[in-house]
Formats: sequence, C-alpha cells, structure tokens
Amino acid sequence: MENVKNLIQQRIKEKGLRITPQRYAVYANLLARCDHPTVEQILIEVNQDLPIASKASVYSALTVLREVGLVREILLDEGITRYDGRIDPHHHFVCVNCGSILDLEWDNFKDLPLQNLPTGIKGTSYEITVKGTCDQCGS
Amino acid sequence: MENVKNLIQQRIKEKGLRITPQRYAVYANLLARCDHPTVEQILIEVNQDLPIASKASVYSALTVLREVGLVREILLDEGITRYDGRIDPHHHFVCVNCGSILDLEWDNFKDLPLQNLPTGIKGTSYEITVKGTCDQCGS
DNA sequence: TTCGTTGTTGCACTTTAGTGCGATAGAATT
DNA sequence: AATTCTATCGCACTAAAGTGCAACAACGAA
Ligand SMILES: [Mn+2]
Ligand SMILES: [Mn+2]
Ligand SMILES: [Zn+2]
Ligand SMILES: [Zn+2]
Repeated sequence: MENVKNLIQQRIKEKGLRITPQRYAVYANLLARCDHPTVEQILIEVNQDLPIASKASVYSALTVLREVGLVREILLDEGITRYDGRIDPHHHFVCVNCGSILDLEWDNFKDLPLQNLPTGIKGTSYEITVKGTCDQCGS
Repeated sequence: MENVKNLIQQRIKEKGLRITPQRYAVYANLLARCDHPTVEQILIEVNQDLPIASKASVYSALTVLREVGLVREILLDEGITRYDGRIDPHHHFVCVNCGSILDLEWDNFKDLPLQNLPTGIKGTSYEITVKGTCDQCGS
C-alpha cells in the first residue's frame, strides 16, 4: 500500500516532474486498472470519491506523463484515444462483442520474422491486435 | 483499362448498389492507390481534374462502400480515419519517419498461435502493425 | 422515353476532443 | 517560513470530422 504509493511518486519524480495530487491520481488510476480507459473515464474515476482533478488537469497530466514515457496512448477503435499504464512491449486483445480491451503478454507472439519484408523496408518493432470473444462473452 | 472499369462497376453492382460517377470515382481512386488515404485526400484527388464529387458525397460513398464490404477503415494514427481498398487479410507497415503506410502480405506473418491465450479468451483474427523505416527513409 | 426511386449538392449545423487563459493554489528548495 | 516557480481551476473557446436538409439531378427498370 504505502510502498506502492512511494513507488508511484518516485516514478514521477525521477522523470523530473513535480508530484501533484492530480498527476498522482491520474497515474495511480491508470496503473490500478487493467482496461484501457479514455480521458473521460479517467476523469470520472479519479473524482469519484471527492473532486480532485479538473478536465484540464487530467489532460495536462496525461500529456506530461506521456511525454516522459510513463504512459502511452492506444488507438484501437475509431477516433477514441485510450491510455495505457503499461509501457513495456505487449499486445492487445479486443472483444468484438463487448469491446473490452485486454493485455496479451509479449511472449505469446515473439520473434516474428521482420527480415522478410519487401526490399528497402526495415521493420524495427511490431504490435499485434487480436480480435475475438472475451471470458464474459464466450459463446 | 476498359476491363478495370468494368470490373469496378460490376463489383459495385453485385453488392446491390447503384453505380454513380461519385461512387465509381471514390472506389476507383481507392483501388488505384497503395497508400491509405483520408477522406480529405480522396476528396481532393477525385476532384483534381474536374469537380465530380462533393464532400457529402465522398462521405456517403465511403460509408456505403464500407457497409457492403468493398472498403474498410484503418485506424493507425491518432484520431485519423483512413481508408483501404484492400479487404483481404493483410498487415500494415508504418514508417516512423515519413508516416507512409504500406501493405504487408498476410503470408509474412501467418499461423500465429491463437490457442495460447489466457483462459476464456477466444481469438478469431489478428492483425499486425510493423513500425520501422521505409524505402525512402532508410538510414 | 418515361418515371419512380435513389443519390448528390452546398452549406449550415452538430458534436466532441482538446486548448487558452488569467487568476489562484500549491510543490519544492532554501 | 519564505520564496519562486509551476500546476490547477473553471469555463469559454477552437478545430475539425461528420451529419441533416431540401431542392435538384440522374440511374436504371420497363
Ligand atoms: Mn495494454
Ligand atoms: Mn492495406
Ligand atoms: Zn466481451
Ligand atoms: Zn518513410
């Protein structure tokens, strides 16, 4: 509990950012959940108990957290920007029924042959999106 | 030339759509190019020689072509909806330098193991996005 | 060729993600 | 504790993708 709090604060600090309740709340919220929320969802959850961060602050926090590499954007469905607290390489699963987005571990699909691409093209990284049905929606 | 024209018209027709100059132009443009244009880019190219389709019509044509499965949307970068005239399974390459988007053939990465996913999750399809540098931008 | 149905047009309008601002509050360093 | 610099706030605003509309045009079946 306390350790997690310190870890989060340290992460923010060592990136040269000031630790503010708003940044802490946004980052902690993102780390605590395994879905991939939109700005709107983060805004709501972060203010659920008591108001702590305005819309402008949540945008600001996400922008700065993304700039220092603590957080990343994910673009899976049409015009919706989602955020991911995991920055290590991994893949994503999208349920075609309920739309939920789950992490898939890197090891599931590793060592793909990036050598065999058309001439002149140098692939340096890749990411896979798997579609199907999730636990809840399983046929 | 003439054959291609007939093929395109037939494709539209056999999907139960009326053939109009606007739909033809949009679909033909999408088939003729190997990039993955935005609505705006299609609108410009289609009207380059002489005005043939309004903004509303291009949107309308793309919507209806997508509904019948002749065309698909691609979402690779932030909030930008692009269109793809290829509907067969394939992957995409994104140049991190110039942003160009190229098709990668399905066979490059086929038979990925969709069995080893977490319990309860059934993967039915996948798509890979490779990032790197393209022919032009090669180091 | 005629006619009914459907598509197109231009433009104003909606929608929604994201930003700018100036005053206030608060973090961190001394 | 004092100081300084930076972040937050609410809210109005921007920007840009996409839609609604109603008059008009034109596709295609017969
Ligand atoms: Mn993730
Ligand atoms: Mn493609
Ligand atoms: Zn589901
Ligand atoms: Zn390039």
